[in-house]
Amino acid sequence: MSAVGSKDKGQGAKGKSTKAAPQQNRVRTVKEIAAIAKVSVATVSRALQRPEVVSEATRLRIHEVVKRLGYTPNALARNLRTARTRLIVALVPDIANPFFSEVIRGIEQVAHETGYSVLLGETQSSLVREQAYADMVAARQADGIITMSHRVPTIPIDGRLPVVNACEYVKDSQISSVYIDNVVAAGAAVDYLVMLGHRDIAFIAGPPTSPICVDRERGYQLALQRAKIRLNPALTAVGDFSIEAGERAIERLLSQARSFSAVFCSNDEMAIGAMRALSSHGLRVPEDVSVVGFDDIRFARYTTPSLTTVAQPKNALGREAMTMMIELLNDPQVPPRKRVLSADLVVRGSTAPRTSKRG
Amino acid sequence: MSAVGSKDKGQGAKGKSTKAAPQQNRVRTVKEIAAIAKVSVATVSRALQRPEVVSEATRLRIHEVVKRLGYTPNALARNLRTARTRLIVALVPDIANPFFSEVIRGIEQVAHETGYSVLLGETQSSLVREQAYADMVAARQADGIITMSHRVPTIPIDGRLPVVNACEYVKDSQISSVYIDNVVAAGAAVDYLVMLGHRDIAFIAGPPTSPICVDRERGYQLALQRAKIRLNPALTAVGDFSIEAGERAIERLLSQARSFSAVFCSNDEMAIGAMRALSSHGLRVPEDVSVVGFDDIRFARYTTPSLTTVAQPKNALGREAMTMMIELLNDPQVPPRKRVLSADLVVRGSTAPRTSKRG
DNA sequence: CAGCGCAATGTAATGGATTACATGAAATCG
DNA sequence: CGATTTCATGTAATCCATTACATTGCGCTG
Repeated sequence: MSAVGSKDKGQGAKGKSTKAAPQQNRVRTVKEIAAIAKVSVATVSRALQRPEVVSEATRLRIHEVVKRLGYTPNALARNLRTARTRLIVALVPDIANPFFSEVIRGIEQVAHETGYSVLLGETQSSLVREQAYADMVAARQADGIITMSHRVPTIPIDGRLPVVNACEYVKDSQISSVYIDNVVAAGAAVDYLVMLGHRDIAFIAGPPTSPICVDRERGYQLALQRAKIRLNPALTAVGDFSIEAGERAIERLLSQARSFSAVFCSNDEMAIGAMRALSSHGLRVPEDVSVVGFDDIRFARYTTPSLTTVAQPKNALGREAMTMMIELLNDPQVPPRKRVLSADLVVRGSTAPRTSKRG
Repeated sequence: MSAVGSKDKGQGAKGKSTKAAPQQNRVRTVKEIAAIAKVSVATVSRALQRPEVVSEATRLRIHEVVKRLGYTPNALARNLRTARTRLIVALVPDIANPFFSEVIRGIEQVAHETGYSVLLGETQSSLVREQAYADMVAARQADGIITMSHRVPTIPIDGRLPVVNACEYVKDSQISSVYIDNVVAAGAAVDYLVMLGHRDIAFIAGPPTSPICVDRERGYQLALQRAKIRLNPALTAVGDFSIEAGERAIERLLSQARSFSAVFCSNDEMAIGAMRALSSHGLRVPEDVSVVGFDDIRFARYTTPSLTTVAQPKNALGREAMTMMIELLNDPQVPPRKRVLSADLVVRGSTAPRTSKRG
């Protein structure tokens, strides 16, 4: 199923004959610009950094030279001197997960408003890779890290970590974090299923290493308690957030123990997998089984039926994370904060009142 | 529908009293390490860069100090001196589009095999943002750019641009590029629809600014020609690659002129939108209308019905792009290459032989 | 007109690592 | 044993921009 044939349109091998090329377009330095504009390097630097302190005549002359020669100051030298990069790295476990893209948008919005740039690092939930990106901060290539993982890398700089945790959080950590109240949000989703008359409600959990997954499970359990439904362990399956995991979870649930008339999934991708697996077993959604997801990714609206899910305030999560990061960078003394946003259940087509046919 | 309530768990404002904190954990420099290990800075640097040239005793001693004090060399200083960062920036128009994530995986695989790091920049197809990221190369913060856009930013360094174009390409440009043969791939998709008996085949085009979109349209038109089907302009609609654009395109097509029994979409997200719009008009896929997408994103398999689509060799595209980048960085004299991979049609459930009921 | 202040610019120190070259000591050779 | 490598390490130049401090020249005041 992967690509096989391929052709190569190499455009003629000119060989190494042109090795000592004319190099008309060399890299420029302040010195050169200064020499050509007949000023000192300090004046060039000032003309670019704080134009108001340079006389108009010289300023114009310097800018002309800069433009003509296409000079861009070496950011390494500048950052080395000023000890800041105005760059922050956002760590995403999986860029393929559409949930994160919206969060990142929020981060970037605030970043641009405040003159920062954002670069993304995909970690695939690997500790090694998280640490590798975090080391960029230790190595002064970036000012801070916003991580969307439940682990927080160690970057001991001045005893303070310029790290913000978004969407996830670490228990008992001293890290500023933004996330939603997952217990309440999950509870609301299950309450809704209960309200529709469901009593045998299955749960597809996420990786238990992540506190927010534990919270979602807890929310599920508390909602059952509220409804005086005895928790049936056979109705809980664990997945890793992937579509495939959702499918497998349903296989397991169906092959086990009692039947169920609703499933609550810890994220939308597993819900998509669940719907898929249910229908391939001849079960209709929502007539036979109601399905609820979590996150409200872009595709949730476009599944068949469209997915009822818990909408996280993705943009707000990102914006808040970046805002906290800026606070932290401006004053490393500010104590870490935890900000808890709320999420809303979005009811779509994958949920329906329980029918007596199954259950 | 967005988050409203929120609480703030600020953990007690300790105030600025601890302003002159002990700073036990200051940032270290080679100098300090050298002093503590009782060697020169050169030896410290060597112990870290080329351990084999340092005697075992001193090497161990230095490493012990480095580890104990948690020293990380300042990458800015190093990169300034060595004039390379071993960092490349991958520019993605839209990280929310799952197509790119697989390509990026490919890029990262090769990058890690060769000791490079990859950071991602989302451009939202904005020229300004593309240029801003490209300037990082001019400013020496990154060694090169892999762009997945149909525009190529200008970075005149030594008269050479360390830029590789992946998935897209620019006509007549001197930029190394990897992409698939979109004319052939699109043609194969339409040939398949013809083979199923379809003759009224609609087309949802992508933004005509992108050469690959023009190619896909050309592939569609050539396939019709081969089948001796007269091109009907009323059966072509243009979209911007979003799900919503796919929906709107179907609205337009349905409201216009003749009917059709198949739609070929320039990407999967528009195909998802198209399926959605068709079924909300009471048209069944594939019984009434067959739908074909392009890209084979992860969700294509999980739509209802699952989507027939042209599978791009996403991983290979990424790997090849990064491989070219490394070639370019190792020898700026190598002439630009265009590498054309091939794509395969993946037949799933959204296509069926034409029935006589509609058409 | 001396003296002061201010504006504009220049000189040189600085940031933190790498590395060419220099040096000294030990090992090898004839 | 003296000469020549070889090995380990040190000294200092270098990468390039920023910026504290120094200098110059001018206008204004008393």
